Amino acid sequence: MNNLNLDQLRTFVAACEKGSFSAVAREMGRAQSAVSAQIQNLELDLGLELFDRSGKYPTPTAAAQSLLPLARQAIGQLRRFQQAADSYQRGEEPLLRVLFEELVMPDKLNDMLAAFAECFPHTQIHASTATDEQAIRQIADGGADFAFVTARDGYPDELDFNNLGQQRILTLASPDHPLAQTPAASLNEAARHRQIITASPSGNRRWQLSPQTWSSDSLLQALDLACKGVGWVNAPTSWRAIS
Amino acid sequence: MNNLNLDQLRTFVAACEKGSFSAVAREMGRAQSAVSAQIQNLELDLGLELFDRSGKYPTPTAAAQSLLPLARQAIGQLRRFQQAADSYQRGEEPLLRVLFEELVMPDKLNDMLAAFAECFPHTQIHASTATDEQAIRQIADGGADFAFVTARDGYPDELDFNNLGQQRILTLASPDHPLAQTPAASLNEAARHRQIITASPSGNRRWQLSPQTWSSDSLLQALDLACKGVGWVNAPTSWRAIS
DNA sequence: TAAAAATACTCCATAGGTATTTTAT
DNA sequence: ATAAAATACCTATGGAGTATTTTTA
Repeated sequence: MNNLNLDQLRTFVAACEKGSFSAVAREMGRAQSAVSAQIQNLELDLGLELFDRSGKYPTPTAAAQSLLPLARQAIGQLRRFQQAADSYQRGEEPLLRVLFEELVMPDKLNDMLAAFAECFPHTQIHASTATDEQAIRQIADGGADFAFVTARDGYPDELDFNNLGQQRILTLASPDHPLAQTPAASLNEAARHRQIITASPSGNRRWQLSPQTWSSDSLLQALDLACKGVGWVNAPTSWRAIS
Repeated sequence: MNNLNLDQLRTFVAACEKGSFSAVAREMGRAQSAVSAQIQNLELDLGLELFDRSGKYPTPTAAAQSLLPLARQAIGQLRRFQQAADSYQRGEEPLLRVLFEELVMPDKLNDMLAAFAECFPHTQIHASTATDEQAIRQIADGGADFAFVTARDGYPDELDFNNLGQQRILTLASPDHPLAQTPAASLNEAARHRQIITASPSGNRRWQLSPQTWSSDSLLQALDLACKGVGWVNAPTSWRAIS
């Protein structure tokens, strides 16, 4: 039949993930034979063997494994299409839900939002801060539309991501802080002093350099603490003026 | 039925583009009623009116217009999925067809390809130069997998694009050239001298500053011409050593 | 009046379900 | 022996076609 559809792709991805057609059938609330047939049809359509059935459990072939990320991406795109349609259908006023890590390009982000406001004056914006994990989760489950986060090694296939540029991070400490006394302080030296991390306590520690850390999810508070000599902070260049 | 499929999306996009269900039917080699029904089904599925039928020709509603780019993106993603499956099915050895504009990040591109070779030692690479229009066309029709081009204002929705960074462009001229004699030559002054453009003669003139231009599709030739004092050239910083 | 869209109606392919068989652990 | 996948078979649905009607320019 050679007409790809969303269900087929979802079944395929689920089968790769679960490694069992029966389990997929239970999860999706359909008969086992339906899943089996759907996969067989997909294999026929593509002219490829996607699963090795020699064992008790079907195992994805090399072809299936290399197709898997593409399938995930296609599903993500189809879901975005459907979500947009749904929100239109519900008559929602145009709304862009934006998440951002507090460290990330505050100047650039706001420039972009300002430019966006010019182009789409009737679209509301809800912006909130989030850690990158929260952001990615919320995008994945439809709770947000965009997120601005620091680059990481990989993103879920279902999501679209885009590199917007680099930003310079400054390491700041109060003038009274021992680091500020050192003529050319290195990051190694900084690691021997208390670091104030801008992240929730439970968040990951990507930015942790020093063994002794305080953390705050508010960059402003973190900067204030640094001013008071509690420790040093990493902050994007654009906040220099404030601190 | 609420199960999006490729045909449906293609019909929708074609209908938006052609503005006529009959025309779409002719183009796709099916009956007019089939197209009509397919659109009606899509409208039912989404719970949205996609076309205004009050006139002789159906015109896309606001909802349809805002959904259109998302549909195009989904189609692009599904096509990439299918192309990958096809090439697997044909038993082709893994091959990445890369296009690049000669001006674009030669150092970075080669670094990336080198890193890629480490990760995928069995994947062949075919690299060729192309103008950005050629590149985009070839990606769109499946003749290439990736292209490295200078940023432009917009890309077709079907394509995925990603910002890889900025590169510094140097304006170069031979030491004998009048521009080189000027202490602080501006681009305005450069515009009064012959420019050697790195592009095919028929290509667009995005980089044209001066009314008098020569063009070459080979950056090396262009640089050599500049050395001989024919004019000045724009070249990425990384080629400085060679020139 | 010409061309386009909608509608009515028919047909058939197919997706999904139930029940059963085969197979691997 | 158990659980999973494949198979056989049935049914309902929906997609596509033909023919016809309505509508607009």
